[in-house]
Amino acid sequence: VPAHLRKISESTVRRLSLYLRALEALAEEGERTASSEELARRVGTTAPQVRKDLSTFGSFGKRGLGYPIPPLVSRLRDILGLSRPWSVALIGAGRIGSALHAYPAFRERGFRIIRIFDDDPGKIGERWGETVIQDAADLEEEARRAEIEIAIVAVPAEAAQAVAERAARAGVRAILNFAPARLDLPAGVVVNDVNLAMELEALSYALGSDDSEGRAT
Amino acid sequence: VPAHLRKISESTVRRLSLYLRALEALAEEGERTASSEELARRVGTTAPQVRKDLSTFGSFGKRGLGYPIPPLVSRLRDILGLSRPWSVALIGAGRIGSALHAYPAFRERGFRIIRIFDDDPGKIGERWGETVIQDAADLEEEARRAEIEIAIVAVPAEAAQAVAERAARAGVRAILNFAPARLDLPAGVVVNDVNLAMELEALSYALGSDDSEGRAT
DNA sequence: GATTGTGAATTATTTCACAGCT
DNA sequence: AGCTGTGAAATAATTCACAATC
Repeated sequence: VPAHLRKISESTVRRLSLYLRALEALAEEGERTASSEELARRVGTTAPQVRKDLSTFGSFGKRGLGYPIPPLVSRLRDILGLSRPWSVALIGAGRIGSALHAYPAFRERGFRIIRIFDDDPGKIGERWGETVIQDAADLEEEARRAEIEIAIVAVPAEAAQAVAERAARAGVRAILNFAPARLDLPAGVVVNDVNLAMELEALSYALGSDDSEGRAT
Repeated sequence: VPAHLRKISESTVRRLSLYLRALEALAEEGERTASSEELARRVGTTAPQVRKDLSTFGSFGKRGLGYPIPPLVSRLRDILGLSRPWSVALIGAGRIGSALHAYPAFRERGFRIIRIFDDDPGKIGERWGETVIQDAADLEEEARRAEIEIAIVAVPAEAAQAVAERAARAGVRAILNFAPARLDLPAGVVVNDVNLAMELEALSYALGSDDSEGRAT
């Protein structure tokens, strides 16, 4: 098996995303090269971890010098699927939807929110930037027509399964789910859950149990 | 070492949070008891995983019957530190801040956002629910006075490190960080990063590399 | 008969250590 | 001299299998 075709684990992929951000920042600062040590520091991991991660898809570094930033950035973009834009629909035009729609990092990375759906008659027809909020009843037809590839689900938990199913029927192949609900979808549809309450609970757990010892993280 | 005092891993804690949500839903549906099988199905894991997780802090199930919901719910709340309210400050009153402030699951779980800070003079003084937005310049003093325990950082990346440091100096012991920046803080301050761009990139990675094979997740 | 609790086996991930380039 | 690439070792997480219990 050629080294650069080995399976990349979930956690490695997440770190690649962090490396990419760090490398872009370094490039901005005028650096041409970055060591695994420097990357590790910026991303909060260890140097061997960085080298292992980067070596899973080929050898890019120059020994004695470090990693040349521009080619590594473009390789990471390729691997992460960022070398072409994605057509994204936002389902749910509430507060979370609004925050996501305005989130600069999305468009910078090529995630183009070209459709917005909601079922609130008071919101349908409203314009957000370039996009007009459409009736969620038309989701399936409209998402198919617009060739939406990724849907962001930002609706209440009760509505999430239904809208996700309709997105899937419209050909959507990946869903970023902010609803605190498990989505049950046909194989082939990738789901990534973001559970904000869980993130806070991880903190209250850490605070609650640190009476005994002084460790962080 | 007594079984219920073993270290609980990061990923187990995150699953506990999911079990809790699932159990609350089951209780709502009138169930008194839940099997590891049922919990696994609702949370998207396996039955042995559920049993392993739940057994790390004592034996709660009844063999042949499953887990009695009410005591398990209250035990999970205890472990996750949800049996008492937490004083939370929101730093950054932009769109993400606004979404988080209105997020029902936070208050339901006892995370009380009792201070809001921003540095935009146009926003300072504005009232959000019970809370008035305060000048971020007063963060340190005000957070200390209000005995804030957890801070939610929802400011641009450039400002994140500075506000986090001030929060830490004010006695804040945990930070939920939405800024795409690494926070470097004194040991003892727990940081949990939520990186929304990374979550989308995990999806574009999955879509990009699935040409070859039909696996999901 | 159903379902938990858990040691043992397996699999995955991280860390180490050092040979090999530049 | 400095820093990568990577097998090997160590650690962690998950899955299995089945005795124990209700």
